[in-house]
Amino acid sequence: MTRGFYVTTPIYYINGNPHIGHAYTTIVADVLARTARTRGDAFFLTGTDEHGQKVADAAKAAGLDPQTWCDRLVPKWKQLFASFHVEYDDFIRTTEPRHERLVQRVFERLRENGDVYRGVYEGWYCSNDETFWLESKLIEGRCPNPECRREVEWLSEESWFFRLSKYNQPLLEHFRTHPNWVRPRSAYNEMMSMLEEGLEDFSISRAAFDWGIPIPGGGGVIYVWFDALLNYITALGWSEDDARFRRYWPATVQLIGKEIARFHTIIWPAILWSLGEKAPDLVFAHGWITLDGQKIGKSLGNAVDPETLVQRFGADAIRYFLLREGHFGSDFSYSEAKIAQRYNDELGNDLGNLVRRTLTMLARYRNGLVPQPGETRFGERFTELPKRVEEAIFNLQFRDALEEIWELVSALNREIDERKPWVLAKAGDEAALDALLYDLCEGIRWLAVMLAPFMPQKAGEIWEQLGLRTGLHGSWEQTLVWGGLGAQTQTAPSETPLFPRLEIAVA
RNA sequence: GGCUCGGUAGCUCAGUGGUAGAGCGGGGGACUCAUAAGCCCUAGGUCGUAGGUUCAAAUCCUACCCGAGUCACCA
Repeated sequence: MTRGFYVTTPIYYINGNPHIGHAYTTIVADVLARTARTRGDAFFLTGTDEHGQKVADAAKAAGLDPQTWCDRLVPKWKQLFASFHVEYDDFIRTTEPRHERLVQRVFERLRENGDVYRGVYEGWYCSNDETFWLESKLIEGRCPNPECRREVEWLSEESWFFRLSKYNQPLLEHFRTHPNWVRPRSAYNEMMSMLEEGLEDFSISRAAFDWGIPIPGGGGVIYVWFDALLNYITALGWSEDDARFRRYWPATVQLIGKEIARFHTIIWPAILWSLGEKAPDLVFAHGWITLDGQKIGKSLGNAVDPETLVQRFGADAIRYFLLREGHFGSDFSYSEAKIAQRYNDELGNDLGNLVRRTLTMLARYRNGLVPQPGETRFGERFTELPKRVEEAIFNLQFRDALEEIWELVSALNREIDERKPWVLAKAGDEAALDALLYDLCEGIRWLAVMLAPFMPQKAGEIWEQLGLRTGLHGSWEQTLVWGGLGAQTQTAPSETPLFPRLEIAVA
């Protein structure tokens, strides 16, 4: 059986509203999934992480029980993703029975094989951070977290531990033999040094509160991270739907933010191995979006409501900007002025105007009917382009992919200036005019196909303006053959520009 | 403090041993199909600092300076 393409985002911790960063990771996954679907089977999973003390606290502060709180928040997240034209195949919530049941099963399996064992955890505990601290880490007897600094209390409790130390050597070995399984390099290096320092077993149960998945047989709830990581396999029906599980696991790409690399590249593979399953092919820890260089965060209060951006620029423009602006993996700075500039220059002037000027000329000179192709060799220059774009996408180099696509945008604009259709029309050189107009329409058709994963809605509009109905999401190998656009196709140019120019005062 | 990444033209960045690059901004030009859009020409920057290796370094090594991140939650 051929394996499907499986891409995941982290499941999002819903102790508050979503911000642009959540949208970012999910959009990236969507681009990957959409591209993968043109080639075959793909599965895209996202969801929400709903357990743990902080969710319980947030619910309490809102005067709600945790489940009601979560039920009210989840639609906001789903709405956000819908606003950005994200099409996931599954959305898992960690409070769903299908997840809880399997997490408990995992816990039992590991208890049976000895990787989960009963121990005593003693130490200084900060209830806010749900963390035990070493005495040496405390600052004046208080929690060392600079954003917390609360009093800590001495706790001694029986707890369930995961035998992470047992996987220290296997992990080192795996990292050494799979130097590209954690990307980018900086994340890999960070994790390697952690492995070299040595791993300790850690507690995976909590007794101080009860908002979590009950430990089978009693004794508190399961630590929220242990619960959360398992979503990637519970959603596939691990241990229940073997055919489905084998089809997609191990995951092709697991996208994460760089701050949770430790959980996904050290703890996660250890748990999987303990279950007898494989580690994912690739964990990619991307960088942060910063606001003019400043970290965006709930605590900093500078989080921008993504819906506002959608209203202002349109979802596809934001998708484009997020993938075009930075190198995926590195931090990049965002501002409305930057979005506006790329919007006007690249989407409006380069792409939108290209479509409009082409269709306008076609309407004027050929009544909007696609002419017969000519003897030009224009298309030959781009035979390899789809392959290069696809390669860049699957290599998670989205910026490079878009730059490659823009090579065609530029070439088409240049072609108009060089072949001067208005001159050809006056001179009555019908054959040359036909040939040019065909090249332009066909080039735009290619653009729509390659841009569809990035800007699904706008690509769809281009497709319709070209007078096409189906095939936008088909296999590139079959669709992107130069000459695929049929002569006599009746185009349907839109009254309004694809990306109307934004009149903005650049602050 | 340990570790990681970065410091290249005004701005954002690409470039990992062999004559310094792109986009944007700025300057100049020719055109008119188009969202006053597009096209052509134009950027001469001690490649953070100081040493070292080499026939040759932005590109390798050492030290240092500056910035960001990470080591506890956070896309």
